[in-house]
Amino acid sequence: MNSLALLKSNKLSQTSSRIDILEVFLESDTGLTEKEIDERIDSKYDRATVYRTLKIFREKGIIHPIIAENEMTRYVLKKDPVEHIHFKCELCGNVFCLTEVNISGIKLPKGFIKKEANFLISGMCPGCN
Amino acid sequence: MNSLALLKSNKLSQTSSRIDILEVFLESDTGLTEKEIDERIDSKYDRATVYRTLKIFREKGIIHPIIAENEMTRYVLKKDPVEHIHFKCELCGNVFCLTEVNISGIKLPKGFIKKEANFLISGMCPGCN
DNA sequence: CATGTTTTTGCGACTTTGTTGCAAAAATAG
DNA sequence: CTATTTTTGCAACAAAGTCGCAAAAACATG
Ligand SMILES: [Mn+2]
Ligand SMILES: [Mn+2]
Ligand SMILES: [Zn+2]
Ligand SMILES: [Zn+2]
Repeated sequence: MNSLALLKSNKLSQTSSRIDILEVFLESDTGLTEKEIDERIDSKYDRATVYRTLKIFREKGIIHPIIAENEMTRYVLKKDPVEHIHFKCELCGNVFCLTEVNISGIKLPKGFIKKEANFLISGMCPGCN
Repeated sequence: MNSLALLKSNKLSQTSSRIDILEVFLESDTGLTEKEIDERIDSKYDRATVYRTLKIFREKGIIHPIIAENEMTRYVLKKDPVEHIHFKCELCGNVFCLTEVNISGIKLPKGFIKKEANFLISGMCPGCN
């Protein structure tokens, strides 16, 4: 996928910060924090700009967040819109989208209405194992 | 359950802050943030003390955390040691431990080793619905 | 229950994450 | 190219959480 086209299809203006940050995501297979993005772009842009970019990418559904304990929010490219579990390796720090794990069997008790779900399992990944 | 006995069985010294904070948990059926605990004890203790108390309660397994997006960590009494889903109502803010929902069907792909899981579903609870 | 030892607390200073208003700069539309 | 709209950098701020240290409280022991 190409960053310029991705911005265009989401009706976002093509500023160099958005292009660069999107390319960081396209080149990474790991969930990234603002800090890690900042490093990869060599602090070329202001922190506020990176945060604002993350926010708008999220609103457009280009990236999605991974919430873990005692950690800043990480973001990954949203490749698959299907709801899925995330796995975070405690050794290498990698975050995996486990789209192959079926979670459709989870049924809520009567009266509970689901809007969003956030499933995170942490442990050791195949690479570190 | 009585707070003094709970502290004793966990080999924690019986200080008034620990007793008071534990009683706040025993009287609440909702997940609580440090701030909310602070309000309920009328800021009787220093913020650092509350944080240190939460940390040690957690290490002892008396409480457990609920991690949600854009929110501070909430804690609830750990009534049931069985792994379960949490449900957070976006209207009333209540957090429910859905121990009746079976999540044993979730199997990780080969090579992934689970250590901890954090499942949070947000939406509307039966009371608000 | 007196006393010495250990643990916990309050205070303050600090770090980190994230947000916001505003003027300057860049992007876009015509 | 020019006018309009959007985005950026800067700086100041807020809120969550941590830490060292001296004072205070809890605990163990006789
Ligand atoms: Mn994912
Ligand atoms: Mn629970
Ligand atoms: Zn790994
Ligand atoms: Zn509710």
